[in-house]
Amino acid sequence: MSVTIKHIAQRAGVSHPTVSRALRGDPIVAAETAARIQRIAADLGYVPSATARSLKTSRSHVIGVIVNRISDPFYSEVLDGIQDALYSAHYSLFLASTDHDLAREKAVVRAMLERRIDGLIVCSLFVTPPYRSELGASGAPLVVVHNRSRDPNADAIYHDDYAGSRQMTRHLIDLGHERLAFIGSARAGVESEDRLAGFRDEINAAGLTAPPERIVQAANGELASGSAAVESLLRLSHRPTALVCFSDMLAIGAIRRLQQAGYAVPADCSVVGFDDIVLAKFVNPPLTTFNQPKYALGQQAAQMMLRLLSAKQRKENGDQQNRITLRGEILVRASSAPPPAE
Amino acid sequence: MSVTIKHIAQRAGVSHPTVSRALRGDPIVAAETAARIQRIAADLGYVPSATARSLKTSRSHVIGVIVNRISDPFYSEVLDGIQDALYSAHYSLFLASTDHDLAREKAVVRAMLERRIDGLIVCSLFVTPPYRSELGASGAPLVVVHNRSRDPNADAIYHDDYAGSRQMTRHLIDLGHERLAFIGSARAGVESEDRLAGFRDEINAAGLTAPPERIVQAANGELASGSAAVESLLRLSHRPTALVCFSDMLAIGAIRRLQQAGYAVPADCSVVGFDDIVLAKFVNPPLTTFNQPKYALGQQAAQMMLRLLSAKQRKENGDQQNRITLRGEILVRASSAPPPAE
DNA sequence: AATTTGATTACACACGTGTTCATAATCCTC
DNA sequence: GAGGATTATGAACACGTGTGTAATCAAATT
Repeated sequence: MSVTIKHIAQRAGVSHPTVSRALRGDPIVAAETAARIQRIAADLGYVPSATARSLKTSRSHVIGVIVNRISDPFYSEVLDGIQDALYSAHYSLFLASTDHDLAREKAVVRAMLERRIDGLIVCSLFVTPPYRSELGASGAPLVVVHNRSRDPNADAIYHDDYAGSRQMTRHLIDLGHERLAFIGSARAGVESEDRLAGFRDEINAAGLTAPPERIVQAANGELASGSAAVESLLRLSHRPTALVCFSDMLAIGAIRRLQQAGYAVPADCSVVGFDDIVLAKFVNPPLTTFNQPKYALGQQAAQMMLRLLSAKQRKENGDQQNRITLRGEILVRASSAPPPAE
Repeated sequence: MSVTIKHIAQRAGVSHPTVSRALRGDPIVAAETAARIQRIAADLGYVPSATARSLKTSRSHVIGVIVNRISDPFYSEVLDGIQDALYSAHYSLFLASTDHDLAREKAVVRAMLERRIDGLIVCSLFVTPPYRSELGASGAPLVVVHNRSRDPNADAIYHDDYAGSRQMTRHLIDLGHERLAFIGSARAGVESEDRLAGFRDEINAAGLTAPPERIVQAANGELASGSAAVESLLRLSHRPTALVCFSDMLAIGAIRRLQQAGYAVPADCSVVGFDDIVLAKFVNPPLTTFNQPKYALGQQAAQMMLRLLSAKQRKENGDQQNRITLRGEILVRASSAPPPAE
């Protein structure tokens, strides 16, 4: 229906292959011929068909991205990073969300394979094996972002939760705190374990201790669970003077409960979170937290994908393991301060 | 490289057209032949090439979606609605963000046209004319979401800000308030005007008045601007007992300032926002606000697009205007209450 | 002047699928 | 039992692009 290189060829009095080469800037066509063809193409409003090109070259220049929920405040920033990096490289982005539904996961991967994506980026905490097997035959590379399944065969981008957690803990120790508590999330699995490990190791490195009664698990990631998790800490004879929370939401819940119980934050007790959700800046007091480089995670994922693709094109042995770990930064706000005088 | 219908044909001892028909469920092929072909296809792990199919049928079953920023808290929920609706209809989604950059806008539209999208959904407050002209020749339908340029030729999904604002105002009047103030946003253009108009009309309908000194404009959408906008209201001899704010962020800023000045919210002054951002539920007091149906906006946009496409396929005169206006719902939380006794 | 060289361009085919038309096989009807 | 109606399949071509090879032509070389 639309204008093709054949139309241009007819108009220019040449054959279509010549038009094809001229438009791709192949130096084999005479400069003046090329210029004339390009002018005609512009006049006719020619828009090349990536579809036909893909069919012939078997490269689509499209990357599939799968996420559980697009509006997820964490992953939507990752998506921004991916999109920007892909745009710079003249790649397009196929997006699909799975809504945590396994059947839908398979369906969207299938749809993407039918579309002949060049590669797939999966942004999800769980599962890689199904993706890998589905993708296997297609030869499309797979990059996972922030995936906690620790698939040793996957190319992956991680955030260094362990180091981040150590840094947060260090911050409180530097302020003078000696009795620190940790509030984890029972639902978060490996992620929570990493942060707890960071907490423990930093405590030990400072010559302090973290007895079991100062390590509690919130039932899930909800604000109310954060409040509930504080209860047992309040009953301790030696109350902690600082709380390291698995997430901002838990931290905010904890602060609420402390304030209701008549304690001032941070005067009586410091509280720090993790993730830097939008909310963190606006609560009272503004929350000291840790900013995961969400945008950079996405950007790096896309760039890793592009590297894999060009390596594949050059037929290098892409067998070397790709695994990048990024570090975020601590954001000191008003919820952390030196401990109260004894 | 991968397995094609020709391979299947060879294996089944038939010709490729027969395979094509069998896999598409064409009843013209014998039932047993079809069954045999389908089994072979499954055995061989056949994945049809949507690329080749698009080339032949000139329908890609892909919808392009353009947004300024994927992580925008408003539009990312719209995207979820679009994605879910498209998924149900077996359509895929091409996503690109423009970052408010005009050159990039053109580039991504161009890329999508090259990919031969069947239709385009634009999620942006501004501009349709450039899109329309770029798209013109391709014949792909255009649907705009929440676009304030009021292009009379565009198929569009809107949220009824006017009705929403009236509803918020009504809520406060019903609580007994008689002196209401409005805090607009100088940057928001038509959107702010609509909400102000709703405020005014509802005030007048109730036999009350809204003198100019009780209508102020915040410099922009930031929290601090909300705080600043309250200043002039505090100096009035008859202070308002309720504030209708253009957005949640402004409302939160206003509440901060009121609390700093020693006023209790809502005991001394009610404050309501608009948009229901994530934050709204967690501030103190939790904010009474208006929930725009973001997900539904996206869903409806996708469904409108699908209707346009099937109308186009049936060659109906798709000339009738498509314009859908959705209404959200008021969320009454703790920041609104009856006015203080005089 | 004949041949070689180099520069351009045309021809033919391929990518994987869908579609139209013709053909072969089967069945029914008189 | 012959002719037509019906059914199932195959052959050929098309979609728009890219690529390898042959062909044309002018200029340069011997």
